[in-house]
Amino acid sequence: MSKVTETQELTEEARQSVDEAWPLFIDFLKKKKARVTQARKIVLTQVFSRHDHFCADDLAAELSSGPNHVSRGTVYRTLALMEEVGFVRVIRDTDVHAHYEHTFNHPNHEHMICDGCGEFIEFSADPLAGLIEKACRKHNFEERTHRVVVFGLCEECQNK
Amino acid sequence: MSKVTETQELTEEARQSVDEAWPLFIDFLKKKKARVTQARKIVLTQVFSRHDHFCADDLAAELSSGPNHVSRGTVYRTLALMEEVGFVRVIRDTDVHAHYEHTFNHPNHEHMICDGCGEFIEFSADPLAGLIEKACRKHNFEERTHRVVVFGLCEECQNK
DNA sequence: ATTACTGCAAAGCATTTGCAAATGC
DNA sequence: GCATTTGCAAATGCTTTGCAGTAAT
Repeated sequence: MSKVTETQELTEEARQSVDEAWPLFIDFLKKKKARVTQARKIVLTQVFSRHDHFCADDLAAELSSGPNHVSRGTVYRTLALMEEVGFVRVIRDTDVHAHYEHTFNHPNHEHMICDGCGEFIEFSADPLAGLIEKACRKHNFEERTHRVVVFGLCEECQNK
Repeated sequence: MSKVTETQELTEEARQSVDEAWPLFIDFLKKKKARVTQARKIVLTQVFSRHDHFCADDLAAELSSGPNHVSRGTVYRTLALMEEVGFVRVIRDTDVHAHYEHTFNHPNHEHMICDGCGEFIEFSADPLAGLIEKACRKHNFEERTHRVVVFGLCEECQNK
């Protein structure tokens, strides 16, 4: 549990996220009486070193060899923990496989997904949250999180 | 292609949906130069004989024996056609497997999904559509369909 | 007659799991 | 030292596919 991540390349921004998130993750693990392990730090670091959207399998592939080796099983298991603590969010809208995205240091946002090229376009629509809240109150539903997705064609694909 | 569905039990409402939807499906198939087959009518009928939400596998199981036998593969293939024509919609938010729901004769609606019991609660929020439309205009995105899901706890599960 | 569809069983593929060895506490 | 975690590989479970036979046009 020490300089393990030294060999993982990070942008300044990513480094910052790791520096903030890792101590919080330690707290979370301790509260859970789970262990603070090397593998968990490697996975967390790799998650933040990636762009916003990624899939578990790619992440696992990146960590399948080299000095920061972590097995596929452990990647999936750690991702589940990171979802639990709220650092990532799972996206299951496309038919291929689950995608993940950061939710740490990333304001609430929704997605448009292009049927043509598969691109994810992020948009924020603050008023949506209010409407949803209202609907929940009406149904006595206790919201944990919500998700809005729009399917259609991006500008580029419309012109094809 | 005739009285095939006579043995499938239908409520009055379901029967009506089938009676309306089947001719439309025939048109769709013809336009596609696909064939109007017995299996496709059985699957369509079975879809409308079910409650709003169902999964492909359950449907396949129901049709796996008896006079209206249709194979699993064909069920999946037909469901894809029904999605294409807009009679059903796929829901991939839960981690188990895909769910389907009718969208024929069923007004636009969104879902709350209970983390505790898995229940789907339908709600409509017309103003949402407007907001989404506006966001799409802003991003030059051509909307085909959208989806809103709220995760959390239903009233009953809050009291456990 | 021609071409598409179906059934079946086998293949795919992302994800999960069992278990022995390794590691954190 | 004891319990949890890891790695590996095998298992799982939904979904898709190849192919030979069957049905629709």
